[in-house]
Amino acid sequence: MPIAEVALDWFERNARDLPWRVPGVGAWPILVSEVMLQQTPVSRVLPVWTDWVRRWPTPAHLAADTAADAIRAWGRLGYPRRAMRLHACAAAIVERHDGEVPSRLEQLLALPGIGDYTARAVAAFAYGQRHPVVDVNVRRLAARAVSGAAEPGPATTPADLALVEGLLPAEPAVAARVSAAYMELGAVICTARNQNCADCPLTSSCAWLAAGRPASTGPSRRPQGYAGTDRQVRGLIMAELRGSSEPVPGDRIAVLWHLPEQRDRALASLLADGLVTRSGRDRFALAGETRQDSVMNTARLGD
DNA sequence: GACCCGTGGAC
DNA sequence: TGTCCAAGGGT
Repeated sequence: MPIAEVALDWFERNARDLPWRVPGVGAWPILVSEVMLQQTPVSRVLPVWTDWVRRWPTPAHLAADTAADAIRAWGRLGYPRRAMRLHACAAAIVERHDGEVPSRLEQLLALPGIGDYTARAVAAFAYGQRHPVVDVNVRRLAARAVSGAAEPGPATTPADLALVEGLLPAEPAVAARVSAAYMELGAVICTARNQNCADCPLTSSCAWLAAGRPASTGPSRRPQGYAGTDRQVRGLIMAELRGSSEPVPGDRIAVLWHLPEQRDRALASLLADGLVTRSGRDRFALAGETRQDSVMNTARLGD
């Protein structure tokens, strides 16, 4: 039996009950879920996604509010640039596509914050198109079940896309469902830490299992690190600004970190990223918070 | 391709 | 406790 059929059968009986998978959910809520799920676990996305789609049920609703609203509602999901880009994405959809999430891959790819994975995911899951949807879960599953390697390569390659494309059935809507099944298997069964082969439906054909579950051969990727990095300092500053409805004076930011040079560098990078704006001489706020920002944004969008 | 970008939970 | 990891994207 083809791997697609086995995975789909397993998925129909074991899929997690996730709200963005409910039939009839629109392309916009699906797009929002995909962006939130970039590098962020499902359990943390669930409550934020629910708030977002209730508050901003369409791109036009989000575009009508400020980037600061989006960043604040993002809460502690992490990588707040995603919130800023999602806000810009909504504005771009309103401008370029009359408020409707586009369905073509190239149109999706041209939107802020939408890369190769997310474009394919939206085209497949929201519009039922036949595209290989290749995230790290799918690459890991393919590496093991098909290639017999313990771990996937460090980045998605054209070869990965071609390999997964060959694992999809012909019918587009079914192919999309199969992609969801592959992702689910990688997320729940064939994970990075564990290989729950006892619960895996693919054991009879798994190349890695057949080879005796050989250890990883490639170089181990270097650890991320966080404590003491600029990212931590940026996070502290963003948390302070999220928690304040008024612009925050510089001295309140100064006390957040003990190394002035690093603190200034973090603040400067937030300003450069457009996440933070300076208001007055020495006060700071989330970008889009102040009237001036709104005027600037309007001007920028208009040109 | 290398590097940067948050946050919290599991082990 | 520290390490690893989580549906990537942009530069």
